[in-house]
Amino acid sequence: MKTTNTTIKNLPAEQRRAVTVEAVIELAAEKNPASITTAEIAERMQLTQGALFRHFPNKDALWQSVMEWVTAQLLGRIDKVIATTESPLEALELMFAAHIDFVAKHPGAPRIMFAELQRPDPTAAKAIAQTMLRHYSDRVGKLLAKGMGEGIIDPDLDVAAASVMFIGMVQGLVMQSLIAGDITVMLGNAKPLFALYARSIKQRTHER
Amino acid sequence: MKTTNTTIKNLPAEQRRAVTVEAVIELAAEKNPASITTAEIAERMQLTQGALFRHFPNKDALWQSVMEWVTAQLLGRIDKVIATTESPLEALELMFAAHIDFVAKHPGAPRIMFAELQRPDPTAAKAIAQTMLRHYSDRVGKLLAKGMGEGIIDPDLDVAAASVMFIGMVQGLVMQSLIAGDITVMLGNAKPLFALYARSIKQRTHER
DNA sequence: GAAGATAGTAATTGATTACAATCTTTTAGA
DNA sequence: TCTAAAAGATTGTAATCAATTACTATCTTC
Repeated sequence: MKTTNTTIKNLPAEQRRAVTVEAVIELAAEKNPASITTAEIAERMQLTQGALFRHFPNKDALWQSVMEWVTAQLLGRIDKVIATTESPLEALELMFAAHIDFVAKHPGAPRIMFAELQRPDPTAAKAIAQTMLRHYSDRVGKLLAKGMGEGIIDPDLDVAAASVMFIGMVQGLVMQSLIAGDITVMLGNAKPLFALYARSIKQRTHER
Repeated sequence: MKTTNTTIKNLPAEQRRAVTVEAVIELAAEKNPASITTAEIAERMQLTQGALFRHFPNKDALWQSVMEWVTAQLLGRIDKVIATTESPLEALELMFAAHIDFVAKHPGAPRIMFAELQRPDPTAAKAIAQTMLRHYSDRVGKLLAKGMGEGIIDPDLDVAAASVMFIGMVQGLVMQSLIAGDITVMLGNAKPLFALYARSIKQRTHER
């Protein structure tokens, strides 16, 4: 007889890889992603260091898997909430909220993204990060363009600048939480921050 | 006889420390600050690795000097331009431009800042980064408050959110340049980005 | 319940790290 | 010009890194 396997050992390869990625995301929430060692990752999973290399050919491949996870998670959540509304402005707000919620749940994710983009050599993981952010910008740009077509958003808006500002807001909140040493401050500041953003892109109906 | 010493060797201690800090800033522009080694720093200065420890008791002290340099440079430049105008809105724009200009000249600086804030242990360098950013936020907050008093800036503005947005803009531009792999894109996007910011904080004179 | 396959362990590799001890060269001042 | 102090070179060390090895435990399936 044995109870449901809540233990940690002898997971099938696919599950083990998934658990490994989660462990990395967790560790990245606590320290600089660039200084995460394979020994630390293994320790977090109650595994020996060498066992990691049975599931990943090398450390770079592990980081690649991590980036793929972040990409799938973030873009997945975003596309999900965007689909729930027809209003581009509401979609942007939901998108922002979904992003902040994701980052609050996984503070390591944006740090990994940032650290990966800083790599000088063109690794696979870096390429994934770059295309991910391009997709992200596209989502924002599309919504802004739609809003301009509907007369909700200022037709003279600089879409590129507004996209940078959108991503910048998230980064700004991350930075603020790093200073405060507390992730939850993000959640409280998200709403007024988006209100500010909305003000900067909205059409002025009562302009002279 | 000897010409003016343009060579690299045998600098007086103070100058050597200054050159070392500059070398670190340069290296941080090219790779993740967390993975910069003392050997790399020494190589950049045409010096042996061991010689570094003649001028800094340990690596942490070196990072501390680097943070102090960044703090002095950034806050110095900002305070200089702020003092040139009485208009808080113009001051904010000059402050933003000065920051972007500084970051464009020293792309390693914001990376160092970000990397340092991510350190789990409370090092001296991290503390410097935190207080630096607090001072920065204070500058923005003061200018916003002044503008509100003068009726230029929306009296209902959420100052905290507007400060986060301000820092976020810089971060957003840094991120954009990381995706593009080109620092100069920042300079082109700075102006329209601030225009967007100004729109979100300005008083609406023709509000119903 | 053996057999083959899969997952994990423990020990070790060579490279790289921050840092230190000792020796040599350069500089500045009387 | 001589000398003491400062700056740098050389060599070395203990710790830590990613990765590999030879081996063992566990699961699955017939």
